[in-house]
Amino acid sequence: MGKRQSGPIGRPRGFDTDEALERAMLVFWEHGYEGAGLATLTRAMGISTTSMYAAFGNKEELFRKVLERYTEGPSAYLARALEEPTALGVARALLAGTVRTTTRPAHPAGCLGVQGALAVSDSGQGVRDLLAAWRNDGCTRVRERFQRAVDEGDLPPDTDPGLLARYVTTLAFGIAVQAASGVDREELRAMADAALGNWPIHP
Amino acid sequence: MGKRQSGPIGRPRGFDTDEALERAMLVFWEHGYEGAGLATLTRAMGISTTSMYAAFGNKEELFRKVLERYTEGPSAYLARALEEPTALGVARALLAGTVRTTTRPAHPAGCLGVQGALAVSDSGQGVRDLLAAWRNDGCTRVRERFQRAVDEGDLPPDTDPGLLARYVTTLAFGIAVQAASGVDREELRAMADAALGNWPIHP
DNA sequence: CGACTTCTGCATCGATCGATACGGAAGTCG
DNA sequence: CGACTTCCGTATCGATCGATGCAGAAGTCG
Repeated sequence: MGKRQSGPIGRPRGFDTDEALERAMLVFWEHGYEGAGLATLTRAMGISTTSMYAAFGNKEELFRKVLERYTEGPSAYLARALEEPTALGVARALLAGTVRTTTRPAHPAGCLGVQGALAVSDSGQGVRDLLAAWRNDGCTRVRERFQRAVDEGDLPPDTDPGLLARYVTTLAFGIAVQAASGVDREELRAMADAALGNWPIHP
Repeated sequence: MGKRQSGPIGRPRGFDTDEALERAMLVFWEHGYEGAGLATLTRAMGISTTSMYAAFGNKEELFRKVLERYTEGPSAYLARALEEPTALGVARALLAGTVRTTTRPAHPAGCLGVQGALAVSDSGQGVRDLLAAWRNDGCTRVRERFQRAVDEGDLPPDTDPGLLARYVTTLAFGIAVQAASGVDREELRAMADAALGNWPIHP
């Protein structure tokens, strides 16, 4: 499957897998999983449907690989944010990264993890569940980071890490929807800053 | 088109338009505009495709009428919230209504206005723009209500009504995404309450 | 070079997409 | 009743959906 070190093989692939994945990511990002047809995808990737199936399996597996790439690429701000020294820093970095990524010029507006497959037909529920798990995983990682902040005394002892994580990720998903609606980057940035003006929230 | 008062006509329609719209609304709500096929729609509506086209025009017009019904039905909490006496009451009612509607048992999870057509193919951009306008209109109405609250002294004079409206609607859209991901109603309700713990936010 | 492996372009598969044509059934009038 | 209007069931349209079969081109080995 991957790169052979020195094995005897045949004709090498005529295109760059990484670049093809990048192109496919932009198409899925803009049109969603079901809104992106094979014709549109392969045209953007510069390959034929045959090559796509040989290299990636099928459309759903292509999307799964695209999502991995998205997580380590445009959505990498999440992992970086979790490494901020304070919980407030985490929240700030997370929202700032969300605004930046969902409103980047010359990129599709919004977030692939949100608009990739929110509501789909029966045949797309696998991808729908995949993205729901992706979003919930993000929330879980933020919660665990906030729990650590409580343990370390960075957050008050009466703080509910789950509630706080739900709050921050709800803002992030909401920002993604606003961005997909065409809302300006600066307005979202100002809103995100103001939303963290009182910190932390508590029940 | 509509009801004749006493004119000479032929055979009356054999199904209830309102009930057919209600059924169609549930299908669009669950599967989105493009994820809902004519076969699924008409089966749920209990009519044939011919009857659907005769009564509603085409799929996009059907969706437009469904959206009107959704606005005056499941999403009517917005109009009611705007009539609350205080800006905080407006925000509270809006978020409470969002949580209630997006997590109602025996109903599709999430919000039709959000997941109906966030990312679509080229042929669906008309509906995509329609829903984006629907969301932005909701934000505008909240902003105008908050502006009134500033004028009346209900909100501090240095409050930015647009910022505040963007904050509340971002939370609402985020709640809709969380609900579509399967997040529990009580958790979202607690989060929404806590989010309004510090009020109002300011730049 | 010649055997071998893999990739790729073309054509096409059955299924489904949204949308219609047609004709008979069903109901409302004079 | 009989003329007229509308509705509806069946069958089907061309286009597109995701997914393959096949054969030849292209590259890597001995």
